[in-house]
Amino acid sequence: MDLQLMEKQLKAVSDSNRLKLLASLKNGEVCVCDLVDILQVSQPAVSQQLRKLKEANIILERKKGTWKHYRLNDSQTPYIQAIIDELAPIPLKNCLCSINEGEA
Amino acid sequence: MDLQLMEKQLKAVSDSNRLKLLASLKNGEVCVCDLVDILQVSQPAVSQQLRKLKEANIILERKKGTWKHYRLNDSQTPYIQAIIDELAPIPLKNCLCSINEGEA
DNA sequence: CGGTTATATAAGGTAATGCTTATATATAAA
DNA sequence: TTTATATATAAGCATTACCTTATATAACCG
Repeated sequence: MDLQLMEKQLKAVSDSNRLKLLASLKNGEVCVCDLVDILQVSQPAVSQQLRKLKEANIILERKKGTWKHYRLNDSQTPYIQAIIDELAPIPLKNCLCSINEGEA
Repeated sequence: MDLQLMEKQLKAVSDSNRLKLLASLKNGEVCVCDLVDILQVSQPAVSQQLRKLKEANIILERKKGTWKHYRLNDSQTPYIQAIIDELAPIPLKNCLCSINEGEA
């Protein structure tokens, strides 16, 4: 049990905007452009919050051309997983970045 | 799923001193005097942090003469319970307040 | 190459957090 | 009632957090 890590992860999720980001990722990978819409804050604000979640190892990023896709890390600490489980997924309107994908 | 409540509770636990307080309560009720020893901060600081945990409904208090005993709420939201489960209990030296108790 | 788009970083301001010391409250004890 | 003890509240300060606007980076497109 690493108290430092635990504190860092909990700080990362103890903000309603970042919880909404996690809720938006529950249905899969999302690009930043979608998330700006949801949070109703500026693009840099979203970028900074995503970084905080990434630094806490809660989300992962994947570069796709000009876009960056973010997704939940699939191996979470149990307490972070419990938090994610509690969140109701937030639906997104598909933005351009999700078109022209591998259609997997 | 109440995002407001969730944020409040997560803010309450996203601090290493308050996590230590929770870890100290895992073995049962404790009075404030013990907790000051553990955190190595002033008594008012401990009092303020306990209040934050109490306002988030994570801990409960019981008055016993001049002392006040704090304990974990036994019905936690699942994500707070998961956090508590992760914490290694912190042992306390018994202070005066635990003597002269019901010896239950 | 130059322009456009998606995202990140930098800088700065305001608000929130967590500590401290000083003081208030409440109970107990003399 | 006076004094002592346990805890809470108030006020002030330093640090952190989160937003904004401005700018940088990187990929794509003509």
